[in-house]
Amino acid sequence: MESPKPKFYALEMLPYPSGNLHMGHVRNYSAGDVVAWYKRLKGFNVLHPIGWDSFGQPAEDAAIKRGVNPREWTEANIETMQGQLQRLGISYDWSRQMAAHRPEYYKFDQWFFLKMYERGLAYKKKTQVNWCETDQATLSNEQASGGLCWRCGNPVTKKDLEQWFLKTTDYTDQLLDDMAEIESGWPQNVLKRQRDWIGRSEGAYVDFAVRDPGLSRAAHAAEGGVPENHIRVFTTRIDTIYGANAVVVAAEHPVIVEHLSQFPEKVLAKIQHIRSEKMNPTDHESEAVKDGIDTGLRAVNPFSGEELPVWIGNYVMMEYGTGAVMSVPAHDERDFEFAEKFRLPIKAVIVSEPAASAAGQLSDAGPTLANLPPAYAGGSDLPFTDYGVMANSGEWTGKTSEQGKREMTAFAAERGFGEAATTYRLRDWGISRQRFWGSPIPMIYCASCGIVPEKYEDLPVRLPDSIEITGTGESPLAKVPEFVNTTCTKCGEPARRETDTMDTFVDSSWYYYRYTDPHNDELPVAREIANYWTPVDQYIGGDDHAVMHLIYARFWTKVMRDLGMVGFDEPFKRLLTQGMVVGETFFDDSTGKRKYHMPADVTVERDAKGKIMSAKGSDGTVLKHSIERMSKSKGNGVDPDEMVEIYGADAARLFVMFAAPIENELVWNEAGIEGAVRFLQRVWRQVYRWKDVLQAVGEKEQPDGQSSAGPARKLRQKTHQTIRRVDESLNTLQFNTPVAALMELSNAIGDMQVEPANASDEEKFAVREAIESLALMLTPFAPHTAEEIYSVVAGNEKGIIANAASFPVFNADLAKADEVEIPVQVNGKLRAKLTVSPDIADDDLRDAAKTDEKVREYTDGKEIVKIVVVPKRLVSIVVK
RNA sequence: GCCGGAGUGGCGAAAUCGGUAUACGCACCAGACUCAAAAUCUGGCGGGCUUAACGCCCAUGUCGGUUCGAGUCCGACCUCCGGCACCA
Repeated sequence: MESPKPKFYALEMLPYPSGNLHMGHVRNYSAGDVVAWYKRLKGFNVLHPIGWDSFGQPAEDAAIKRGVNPREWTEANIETMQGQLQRLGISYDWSRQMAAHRPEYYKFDQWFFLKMYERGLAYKKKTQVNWCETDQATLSNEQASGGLCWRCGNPVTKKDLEQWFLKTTDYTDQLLDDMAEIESGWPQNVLKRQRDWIGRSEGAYVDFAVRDPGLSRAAHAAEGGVPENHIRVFTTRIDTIYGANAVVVAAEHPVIVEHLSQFPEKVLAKIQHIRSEKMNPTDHESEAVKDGIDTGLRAVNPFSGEELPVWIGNYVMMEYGTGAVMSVPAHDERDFEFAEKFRLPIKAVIVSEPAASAAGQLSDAGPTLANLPPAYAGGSDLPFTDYGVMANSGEWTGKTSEQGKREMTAFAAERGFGEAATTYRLRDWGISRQRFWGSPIPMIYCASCGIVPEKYEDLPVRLPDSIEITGTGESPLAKVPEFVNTTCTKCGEPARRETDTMDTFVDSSWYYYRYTDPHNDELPVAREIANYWTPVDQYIGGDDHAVMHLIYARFWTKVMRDLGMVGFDEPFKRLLTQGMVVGETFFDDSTGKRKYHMPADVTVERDAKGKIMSAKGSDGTVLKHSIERMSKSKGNGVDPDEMVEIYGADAARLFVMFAAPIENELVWNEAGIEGAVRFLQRVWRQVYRWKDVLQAVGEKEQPDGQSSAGPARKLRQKTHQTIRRVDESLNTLQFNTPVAALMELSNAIGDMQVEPANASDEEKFAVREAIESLALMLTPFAPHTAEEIYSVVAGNEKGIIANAASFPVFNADLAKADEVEIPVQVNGKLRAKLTVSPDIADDDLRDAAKTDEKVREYTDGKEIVKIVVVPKRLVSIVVK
């Protein structure tokens, strides 16, 4: 702060301190450093911090498996990785480092939790978790993948647990609508995935009156004609309601629970079956088979008055909409499948537009809209799920789907049996974890006062220093009496602490604010400091965080805004998602589990294109191969330390930026990096060659009487063209092409056939300008080399920043070519190239093209129909 | 299944607004330097045809369209990658 320069906040996603940096990190942080350095050289006051996402499962797993202390393990890893980052020379402000597991940080996780609790944004409810009966432990989704416990291999079940939730759904519309503010700075696919994740869906609620099969219609009427309850369904296609053949509800639906006592044995058994099936985590590989049963209950379609059976269906989710749907098999694929399986009637009520007009004309012999054969959808096979024209739909027949939706929704609202409704896929954020290595949730359970929050002044609720973590049983903290036993903050009586800890996404939802004010022990961040540095100007990270982390961080920012802590809606103005760094892997999966072999031990046969034909392990087993994200356990990892050791940090960084566009997947190829080393060495040799000249020329102005051609002019032209290219590329976050441009500039210096000893003043000046520009533009990619070169150019050791050096300034006159080559096409084919002045007038260019000898070979004796002149670019002649 | 993205040399890739396709690098080949090798430097490097030389034809996944002109725009298809996955 307190800088006259404009601020720029460059941020990269913080790493989990696993113990080792991998190439994905190198790519991410190299890109971030390019941005940070570029902005520094462009005169910005740059904030470029790093920290540690240091709570989470791996530390706890290490504790369970190897008996290490998670805190010590984590701190040691941080130290190692900090060393790796420093060896790479990423320009971080280390004084701002944060680590989620330190009390100074998680104190404010808790602070935020209390603030949210006060505002009704944090609440408790019962929900299901993955549970291993054998280990007596809750499992994350990946620990329960395949339906088996990762540790003991026994089947995983679901268990009801009271859990804390944050009300992300209070912000659903903002999370969706505020995307407009960041539309231009975020990748389209990330925005799209967020939109899909939130899943806004507009439709209507419709109430179906339930008739108890035990009572006759007459009895219902006698009781006042009003059925005692309703099933409310959510539909986006109210226009298809005349085609409903049933109301299908989830097995947990209240109407089922309510009537449980009167269902026959068969129905109860099915309910039991569906529920227990849901207990097993679904295997996403295979699609579940539709299942269900008629409950015997009847519901009345409020539009047609038709009585429909109420079914239980395993495909209806209690968590979405109302947990009940109207089944319209003719116009919904799931309902169609369900109806076919259980032989339910299928009635078409929407026909395609062309079929609708045909039906209208065929009214005598063929189908009419008011009386369609059941399976008719106008030639196309059922289910017909598009919009069309309504048929068999009473008074609505003949209207379009759009009209029908609008008018029928209004009609339902008028009559009091429905209303327009919007539902979302997004749920509230469950943050409870039955784990040790996370931020304790600062709540207290008192026998007389109930759930009571911890006092702000007593934060943080600290994790115990040492603890035995077995990985079994309830939350590990529950077994630590010193932690659990406390007093009620309200009545002072003995009470128990909450023993769940927070999801680690909590830590990463606001860490970028903490960097701006890292030592504040009163507040997470002071408002004025936050408002100076944030929002983040450029965020860079892996696109695997496109949904969860980025939605939670956006949510958190909106909450902070509502708490008066920041003055904006969106935390990240621009987002860049980098592709993964991947490598070849070799494995044996004959046992059902992938057993990876180190590439060094694998014999590979490749075809001419380098594609792998076959691979054999050292013991002769035939291996499968794949391209996967680099990781140590898969054997395709490259250790950044080793790379730095062999090639140097600059070459490693330069190559990672050069090899491919940042958003592409990067298939690791060791050979390429040698090119980066060669380039840096070549530049260094050039500097050394011109060393004496560079220092002699100094800051001297361009000598007078420059010639219009010759090597000096040519080099200056190239220098300024390169400045423009690099500047533009970095502005648009392209990192591979500016490296190519710098290589070209270096080649141009080399191509100048002038000996330093014989160079004219003009040439000396041009070389100095080229080398100085090269050094400065190289800084973001290879800061160490650049600094060294710069010190030669500057004649001092103070460094780029201390010398107040800035990004070279582009001069359009100097960049302009003396002559340009203009292609001439005849009938679309390239026939000649003219060398002309870049300022040539269109008419002159046209004449030059017409009279060109080579062009005339193709035009003589033919009629010129048309000549297209693209100013200063191209001439195209059409002949007949 | 639905939605999105991408297909350019042996490889990673470049190509502003529809205007010289293949920049830059890797790999490879040849030459210089060297007793030799490494390093370095120089040159070559999409395919085909032809010539003493100039040159000509074809090529950006496939097929078609628009245009004086298409890697770029439009339509259909093929392949690969990613996301979602009973969301009513």
